[in-house]
Amino acid sequence: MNTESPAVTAIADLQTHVGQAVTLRGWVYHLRSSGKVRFLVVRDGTGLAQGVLVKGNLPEEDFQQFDRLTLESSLILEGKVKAEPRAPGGYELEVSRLRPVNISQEFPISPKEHGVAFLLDRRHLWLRSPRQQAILRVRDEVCRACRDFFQERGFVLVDTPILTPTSCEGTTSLFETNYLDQGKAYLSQSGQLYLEAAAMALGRVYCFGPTFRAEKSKTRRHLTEFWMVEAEAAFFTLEDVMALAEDLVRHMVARVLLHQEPQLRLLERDLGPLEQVVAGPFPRLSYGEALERLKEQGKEIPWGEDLGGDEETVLSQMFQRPVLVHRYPRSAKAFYMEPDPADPRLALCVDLLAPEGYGEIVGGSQRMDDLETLLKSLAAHNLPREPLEWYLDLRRYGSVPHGGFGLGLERVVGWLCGLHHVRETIPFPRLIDRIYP
RNA sequence: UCCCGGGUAGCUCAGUGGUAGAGCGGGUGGCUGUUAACCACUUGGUCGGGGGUUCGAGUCCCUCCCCGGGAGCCA
Repeated sequence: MNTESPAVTAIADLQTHVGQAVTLRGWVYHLRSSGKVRFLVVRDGTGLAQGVLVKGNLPEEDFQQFDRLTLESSLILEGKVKAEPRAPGGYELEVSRLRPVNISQEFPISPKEHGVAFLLDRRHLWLRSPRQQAILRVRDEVCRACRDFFQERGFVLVDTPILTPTSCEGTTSLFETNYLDQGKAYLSQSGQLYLEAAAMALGRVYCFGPTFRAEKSKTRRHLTEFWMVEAEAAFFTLEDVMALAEDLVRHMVARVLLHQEPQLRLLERDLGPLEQVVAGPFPRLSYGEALERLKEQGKEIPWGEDLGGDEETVLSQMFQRPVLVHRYPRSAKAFYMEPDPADPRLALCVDLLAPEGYGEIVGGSQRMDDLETLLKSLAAHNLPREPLEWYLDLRRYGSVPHGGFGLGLERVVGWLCGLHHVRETIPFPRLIDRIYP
């Protein structure tokens, strides 16, 4: 009785099966009925395709199954592929069999407008929408571009711990947990210190993993759990750090433009600014020069103060490409940064600001390599020395100049996709007041 | 933590102290090429919770809760 089904095909591959019978498996994206001709748009994760049901072209029983279908019902379709400019996706299936797998209950998310809170409460369902799929594909591309980039340059992936005994930066932003009989442990807010140890072993290393910050930051650029790529290399100067960060960012943008242009178009991303990023070198400004530029724009910042989001936005909008701002005052930066020999008030550090108002996506520096200088810095920052003895060891046993940077994955993806908020760039965002679903 | 703006049907929202509304969605019927289809009918309510003012409160006042936007801090 059973006739054999044609080969299962992904919607993205339909173009190579025109004129052939195929089987599609997916979910109902849209339904329309016009009497004896019925249309359904199916999605399968690779794209959208339209199915056409004409009474008489398929078993009456299958034709009637159409009336049971609801949005997001899962189903298996068989039919002949036809190129059809009128159809969403450009290809159409003349349906010869229709078998529902599961009739969906009323799906809460429609193609109409929804509020942010409503969608975030249903993030597990929201992921099915074309925009969210496009963003996740861009994220995937950025991750792969990053791994390829470091591998090609001889960097070794070193996974740093997520449970840590101490903090790297302020203790106010730490997630705390109990660690068996050992007392408190904290979720990692940076792999940097461990990466420095690994750089003394392997020369060039990087890590890529989740990072946790319990900051009560409620902005479009903050998550409490985000992914960070960190690189560290022995014998690297600030110049080397800046060049590497610039190359990485350019490489990521180029890869996304090369492989994910359809996603960017779906997201209605203006490609012009991204093409600019790939086209040439990034401008560089010292902190002092940045203050002058800001003053010209009517934003006067007292020397010594860090640049806020507003200032970053103004600066980044002055250039068509990402801008590297280097040599901030040490007072505004972390304890481990090497002082500038030309002006010891300054740190050999750099922030990379994305254009179009997206702000900081990379922060890096040359690290202190001298034991005495580092000890003085710890004292100046009121940091306890004992839990960092292992870190100080790196300065006791063959210390060398070294440096590195961290790049925030979600901020990069948000920028590349042209999004207003990073919460859409990670599958299940963790925000200050939200840990569901 | 602070400063703004919100909370009314499943969703997005309107609602001037005096009968609780629209569009979309859902349901029923119609339509042989639809494109967020269309047409007709229909179904939807603890107006965030509590208290107060008033003849009368979705509307005014107090309070609590929740959500959004921004600031500080950071990737």
